[in-house]
Amino acid sequence: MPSIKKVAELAGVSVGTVSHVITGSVNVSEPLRLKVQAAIRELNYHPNHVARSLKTSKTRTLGIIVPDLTISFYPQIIRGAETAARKRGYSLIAVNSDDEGERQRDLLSLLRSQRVEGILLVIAAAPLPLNQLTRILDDDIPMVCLDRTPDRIPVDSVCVEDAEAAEMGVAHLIAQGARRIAIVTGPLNLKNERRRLQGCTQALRKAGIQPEEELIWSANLRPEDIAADCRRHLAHSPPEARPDAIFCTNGQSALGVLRAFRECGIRTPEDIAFATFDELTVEDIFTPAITTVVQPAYEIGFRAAEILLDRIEGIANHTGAITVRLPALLRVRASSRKPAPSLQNP
Amino acid sequence: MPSIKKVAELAGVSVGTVSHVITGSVNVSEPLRLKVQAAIRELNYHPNHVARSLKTSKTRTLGIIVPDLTISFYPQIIRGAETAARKRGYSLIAVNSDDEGERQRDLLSLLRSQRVEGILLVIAAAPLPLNQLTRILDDDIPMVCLDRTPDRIPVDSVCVEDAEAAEMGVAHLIAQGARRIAIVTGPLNLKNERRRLQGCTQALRKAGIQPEEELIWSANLRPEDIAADCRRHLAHSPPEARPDAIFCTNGQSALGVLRAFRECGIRTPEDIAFATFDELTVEDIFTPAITTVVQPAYEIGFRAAEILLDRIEGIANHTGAITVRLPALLRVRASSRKPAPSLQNP
DNA sequence: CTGTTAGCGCCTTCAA
DNA sequence: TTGAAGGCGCTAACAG
Repeated sequence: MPSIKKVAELAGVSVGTVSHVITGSVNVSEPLRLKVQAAIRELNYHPNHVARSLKTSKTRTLGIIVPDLTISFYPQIIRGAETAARKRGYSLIAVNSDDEGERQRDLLSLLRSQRVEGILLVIAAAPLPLNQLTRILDDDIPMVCLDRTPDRIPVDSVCVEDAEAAEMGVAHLIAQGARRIAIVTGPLNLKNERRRLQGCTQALRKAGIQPEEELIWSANLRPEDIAADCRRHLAHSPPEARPDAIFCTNGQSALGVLRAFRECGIRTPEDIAFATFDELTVEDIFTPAITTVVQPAYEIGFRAAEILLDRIEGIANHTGAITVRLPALLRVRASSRKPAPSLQNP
Repeated sequence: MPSIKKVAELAGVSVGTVSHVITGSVNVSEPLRLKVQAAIRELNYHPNHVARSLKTSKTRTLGIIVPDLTISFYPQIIRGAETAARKRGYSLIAVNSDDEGERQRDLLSLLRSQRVEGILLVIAAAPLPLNQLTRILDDDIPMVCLDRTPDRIPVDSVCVEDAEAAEMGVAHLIAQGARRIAIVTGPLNLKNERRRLQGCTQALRKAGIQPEEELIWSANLRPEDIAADCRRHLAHSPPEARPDAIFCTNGQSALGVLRAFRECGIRTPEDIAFATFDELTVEDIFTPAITTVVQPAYEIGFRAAEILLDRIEGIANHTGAITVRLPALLRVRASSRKPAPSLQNP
């Protein structure tokens, strides 16, 4: 790999001059500039970002930590963030925490060592010591939380309007005639899951339905476990105690529930109506077509990166935490269709 | 951000000693080591990888370029590559080319500037000048191509056994009774698409079926365009000329075809049997359940990264190009089920 | 075992 | 407008 020195030699100028034409910060006369550019092409020279970063203490790189890149919600977020970053000349390093606290700690440490200028974080579901995050903030490394936001730590965040979105989903099920609605949530140590649950119960109350403890099913985020849980709930209850609808507060839960449906021979919407947060599959090619509360994933990533960059470049001098809540969209499909009137409810 | 010097001061030792305890390359006496470690913790010191990289000219970072992170095949590859990389102490930077040649060029240049030690590349579908890649190889930057491999350039590569996998898919459709099988492929300037197409025609010939020009539908990789194409083909042909099965050589094509099916009111397998490369959706929750040739995506990423790392660390002194072809798996589902015998074929 | 120091490649004053 | 030189933080000789 040729260095700036080689370029200078070949062009017959000093390294300073080469640097000037590369950065464009200082005017260089036409003839010298052309000679330098010719030398750059001839050597196939690529400025060493490592050295530049060391000198300027700017890496122009952001980091993003997500639970799992293979869950389709996250690639969309990353795409949004990457687009925003590139638009302003920054690169993005994406890594997976697997929702493990220890791994997240290591990754934060790694990103710090790599001197990323800011961090986008979807905090791991595993309960984690607060200081993991406060240490970042204490050292004045800009950070924006996405999707999930930490309790009690004032930090910039961007996510969907959790409560409103969930309320919209459940209200829709109610409007379709559902009365006994089971709510399937992820771990309730996550604030967004709690807020979504609140939105659900809110919708119930507004409809004059008393939320029942036994119809709130909380679990982890592994579809297999959720499926098992759900099967148990469905098997153990006498048919008349069975919910007539199920709402899931996240896509992983939905996968679990649908798997349980299949294993129990339950059809939706015929036997149980269904709706969930997050698109599970592409478009409307497949059935059952699932009624979905769609989060603006790309937008979440994009906005979060913009805020982060504003912080980095000192544009956002807002002193408190910036909180952005984006609206979700309810996409009504077959899984929540009003069932044909049954004998009990003519 | 504290530097190694601050740590040395606080610990009352020289920077050399601090460096020794960090890298572990030189023995340091117990008491000094403890003092240094205490200072590191107290300052929350994170070694500056940028400076280290400059000094050692090793970034311990790999780059991977994929067409689109939001296509589920690629996150799996990235996961595999990331796992292999981390296992050996490397980080991975993932970027999207959007299948554009120019963007790919910029990204290659960016990765070079960032001094990644090796590159994993899924080449962009856009036809591209050879020298984009040869320049990398000429400068002795290790590179491994995944999924798609370039024509005529000898470079390490890892991908599925394209021809065999495609042949397996089509042979299965034939075994289910299909005779007029349409093949939907992506751009044929991609070698893997060509190989898959060969596999398809191979299967036909082995079954004594003459491949028909009009039943080979090549298109780009945008589902909308493919759907339009497919609608045209289906609409313009008289019912008896209609294929009785369709095989797609990639997931994007399959999405297009299924969308066309829906728009034309065609059911699978009842009206037309169907099978495709690449899983379109999770599990078997949805119908139609699609018969799929499943690529070992994670494994492809993992193996490619391993080969790359072997090259970087000089372990692989194989002089020619290393070529790994992994077998695919045929997952038979409802979409290819043998249709009930019709009147014509009792 | 510990300390000292050169220099990785680049940018940025500062002088000419 | 151009060139010369210091130094970013770190590692790896080398010297003690």
